[in-house]
Amino acid sequence: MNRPDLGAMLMRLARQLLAVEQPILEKHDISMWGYAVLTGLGDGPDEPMRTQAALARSIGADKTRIITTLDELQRRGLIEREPDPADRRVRLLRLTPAGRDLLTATQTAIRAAEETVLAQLPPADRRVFLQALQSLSDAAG
Amino acid sequence: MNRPDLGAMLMRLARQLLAVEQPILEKHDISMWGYAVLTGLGDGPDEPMRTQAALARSIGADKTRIITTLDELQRRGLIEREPDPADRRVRLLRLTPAGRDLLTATQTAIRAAEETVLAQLPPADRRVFLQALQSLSDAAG
DNA sequence: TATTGTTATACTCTATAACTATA
DNA sequence: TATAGTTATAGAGTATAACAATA
Repeated sequence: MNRPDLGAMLMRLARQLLAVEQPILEKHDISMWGYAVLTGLGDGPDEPMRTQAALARSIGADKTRIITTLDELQRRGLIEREPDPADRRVRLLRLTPAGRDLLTATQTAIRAAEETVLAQLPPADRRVFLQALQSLSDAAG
Repeated sequence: MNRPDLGAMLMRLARQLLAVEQPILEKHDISMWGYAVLTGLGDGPDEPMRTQAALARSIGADKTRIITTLDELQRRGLIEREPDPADRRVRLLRLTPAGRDLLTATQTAIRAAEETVLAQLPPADRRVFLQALQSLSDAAG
């Protein structure tokens, strides 16, 4: 079995994915971190996320790194962000309907672009690949 | 099929791999870019690589980004780097025996670390996963 | 004039630490 | 005193452009 290093192959493919997604994000007028935040807020149950630090951790970012992103998403009416009455240090975060709409539209376009990359795999291999990747990615969390 | 975005899963797994490999690289006293360069020079046929720009492209780097790396690898006697007599603008690049030894030792350790990550996959899935990843990664080149 | 390699510079991204407000 | 959020600053990493040498 002679193959490139696992890390090298992952980096290469991830880089291509980023390049493919970049124009889609621009077209939907959202940054990569902005999209990551919308995804992080949209994925879970319908309850608001309870702290910015938890959101940052869930998307693999530093808590200081997402603040300007949150500022802008809030300014554009895509998220709500209000102090928790029970502990006013905490900010409750949730998508607005507009934020949900933007997330859905963007994610649909991104999934379609992923299809063009995955299309070269035979359906059976593709199923195993995605399942294995998700399992490894979950374990990496 | 409800799963995270392909790009998000790849980034997450790649980040874990980098974290796992970092201590190994330090132990072998080589930087990530240094290791990438050694790998790029060691992979192909035995002939020297003909330009630094070609090497940079093959490992996904900018030609200006690898120069300090090449400087250090040469200073440490891990690579040879000499003007091509036929076109003195060009630098012929190749591993020295010491560079080959370091590459082999480091790669062996990195492969072993990858095993611990891949071990959670059933052997059949693992085989398909690696094959599919290599195919996608090659196509991304 | 075109190409390879190099250097310099500016820019972005990221990490760290200090600060505020609440508890 | 401890925690959530914010701001400021310094450092690393990266991209761009200008330059030197050779063709």
